[in-house]
Amino acid sequence: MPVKLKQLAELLGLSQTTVSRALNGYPEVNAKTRQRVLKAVRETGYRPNRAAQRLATGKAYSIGLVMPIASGIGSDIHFGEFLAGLAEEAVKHDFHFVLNPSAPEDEEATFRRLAASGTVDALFIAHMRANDPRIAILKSLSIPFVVHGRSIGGPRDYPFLDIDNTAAFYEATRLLIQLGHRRIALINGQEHLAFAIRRKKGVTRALKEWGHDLDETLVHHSVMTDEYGYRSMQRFLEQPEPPTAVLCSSTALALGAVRAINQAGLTVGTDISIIAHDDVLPMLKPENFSVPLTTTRSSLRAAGARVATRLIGGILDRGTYPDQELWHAELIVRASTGPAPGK
Amino acid sequence: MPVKLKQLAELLGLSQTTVSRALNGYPEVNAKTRQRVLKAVRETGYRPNRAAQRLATGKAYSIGLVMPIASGIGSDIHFGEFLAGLAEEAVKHDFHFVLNPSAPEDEEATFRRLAASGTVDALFIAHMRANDPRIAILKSLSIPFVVHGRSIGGPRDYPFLDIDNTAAFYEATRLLIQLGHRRIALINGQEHLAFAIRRKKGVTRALKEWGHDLDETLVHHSVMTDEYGYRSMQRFLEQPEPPTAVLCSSTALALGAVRAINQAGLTVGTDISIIAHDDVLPMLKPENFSVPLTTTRSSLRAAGARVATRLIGGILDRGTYPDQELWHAELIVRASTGPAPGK
DNA sequence: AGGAGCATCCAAAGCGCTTTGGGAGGAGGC
DNA sequence: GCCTCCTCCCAAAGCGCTTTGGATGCTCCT
Repeated sequence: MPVKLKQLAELLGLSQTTVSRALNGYPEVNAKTRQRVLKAVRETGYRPNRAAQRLATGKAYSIGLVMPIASGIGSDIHFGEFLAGLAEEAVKHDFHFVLNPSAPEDEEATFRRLAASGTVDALFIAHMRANDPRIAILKSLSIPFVVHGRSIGGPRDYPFLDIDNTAAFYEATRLLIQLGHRRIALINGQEHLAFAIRRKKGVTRALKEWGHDLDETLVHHSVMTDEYGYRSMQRFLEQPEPPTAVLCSSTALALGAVRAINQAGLTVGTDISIIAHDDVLPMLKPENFSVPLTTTRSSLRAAGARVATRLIGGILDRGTYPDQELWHAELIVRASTGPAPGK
Repeated sequence: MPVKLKQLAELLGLSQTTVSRALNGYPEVNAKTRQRVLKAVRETGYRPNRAAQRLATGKAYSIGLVMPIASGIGSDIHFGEFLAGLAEEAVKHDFHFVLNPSAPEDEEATFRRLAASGTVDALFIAHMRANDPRIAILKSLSIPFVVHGRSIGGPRDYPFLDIDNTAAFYEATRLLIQLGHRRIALINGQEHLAFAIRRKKGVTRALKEWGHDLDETLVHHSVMTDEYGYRSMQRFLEQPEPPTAVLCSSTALALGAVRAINQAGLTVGTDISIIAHDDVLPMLKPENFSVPLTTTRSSLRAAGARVATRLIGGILDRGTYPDQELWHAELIVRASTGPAPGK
């Protein structure tokens, strides 16, 4: 049997009230007393009973994730990674998950149910699209939430954590231009996803600033798997005037692209430069590529952890977190980028 | 404010005791009374407060998953799919998840913590290895659990849900042999995983029965991604006497293999036959392959749902489920299999 | 000296459910 | 007719925490 608050209080010769307050950081407790309490907690290994806390406070101490079931996002390699970060953080705080697989047409209902039932204190969504309707729904539902990514268009008055996709791909493109590349291709994520739109924008902007244009035939959108990276690259190489550099929205895509390049008898970094966005997937490290990959890096797992921290922090109202965060992806140069051929 | 038990009882002119008993299926309630109660529940939309139930019963109404963090299993395409099935079922019963990412060396500690803390009523593990030590630990911990897969070696006295991997690959191999194939290759999952060992066993057995041997140079083990499928196939094709048929442990592997075959100027189903195991991933349907794939099929999502059902059923002790289930994978013939060339 | 004002602490009332320990009333046995 | 035994229901006591609404001294001021 675990130690209970009552026993702890008796042990200390204090009331439950005081012990509880000491633990929850209320001011009306003498500093010395609080220290004594904390010491006793350490010694006895006391852990408050979550069920009792839930009942007494009305908080759920759990967070909900609505995971789109369509198009196999669940079996998206990137989703598990994000989830792992989220979970790791949640476990630390003894928070639970309510994972809600939900078809897009049921999403609104799922949100409502979650908000009404009170089974979660806050929820989180991802895979933002342009003008994503979910944000308005969530705002109207008065349940705290954080989105991973940002929508495009519409008011930007909601809590999010995103990486600066535009800047990342802008900077990557600028590097390529500086290296003398002109024909630059983009193998991107699905067209309706916000991050993909922004990355394309970054590329377009950089090209424009240096007086070039993004050739639309050099842009492909698809699910971000190896397979599609390969196909896209292959098609680029078949063009009369193939690109000398390629940007990939994920290392998975890059894997396929590299294969296509090798197959064509070309060398990565010499004949064709590659820069990929690296979500820091443990299974797909850019430094392990036959030619180590230049990347824009931002850890998906860290993002997951951060979202959890913010969500949980908000619920416990401990500490104060920025409502909106835009992480910068570092541009890390490795061997897959080099001067444009003939320069 | 949601309806509470007390209000419901008042409405019905009954005591809370009786209503509670009616809802929880206790026998000492008149059948008519029970019907009245159920009707009132439907009309008022009453839902028992989980926090209160947790406190009163001492049950957690949640299940734990210990997910290995190493080798990027979280970003394994198959994991999310299984999880989705599990989650969908859990949501139906208002159960929570406690997702525990855990490094292999911390796994035992994680199990102990989970079992001791009482934050979960039961847990589930997967990615079984041969002589998997986790089973003994779990048994000693006296916490209900179900494993997805089976260990190899050691007593088989624990609850599991597995597919009959040996039979699946035995039957697939038999089909290939009947079609005249002799040199049969296997692109398998990682060598230490139980399912991979069994699949290889199935292949070996079938070959042996028809008087052939499995050529060890035609067996590759790796993470099951597209990339490795490609590499393996490529190496097979470089052999002086390449295989005329290939078995793949996942459609992802098959995707890569098909690419390597096409690249070599060969035709799937004619020059080389392929059979893959299909976990029914929404993103990778065998019927969408350029040459539709012959597969051994068993839905991973369904398995997840089933594990959840059993776990939850056990906790609520509703209904009774078999302790051990071995699902048969159907062999579905499509166009990727054909007679061995020259036959 | 007599309050006012603060810093600390406590007893007790919930939170919404389950479960224990009866109790009333009718059926059945002798 | 009386007692026993079911059947069906109820009052009340928790489950382990948080929180309200005071108490109790002490210090400080006038």
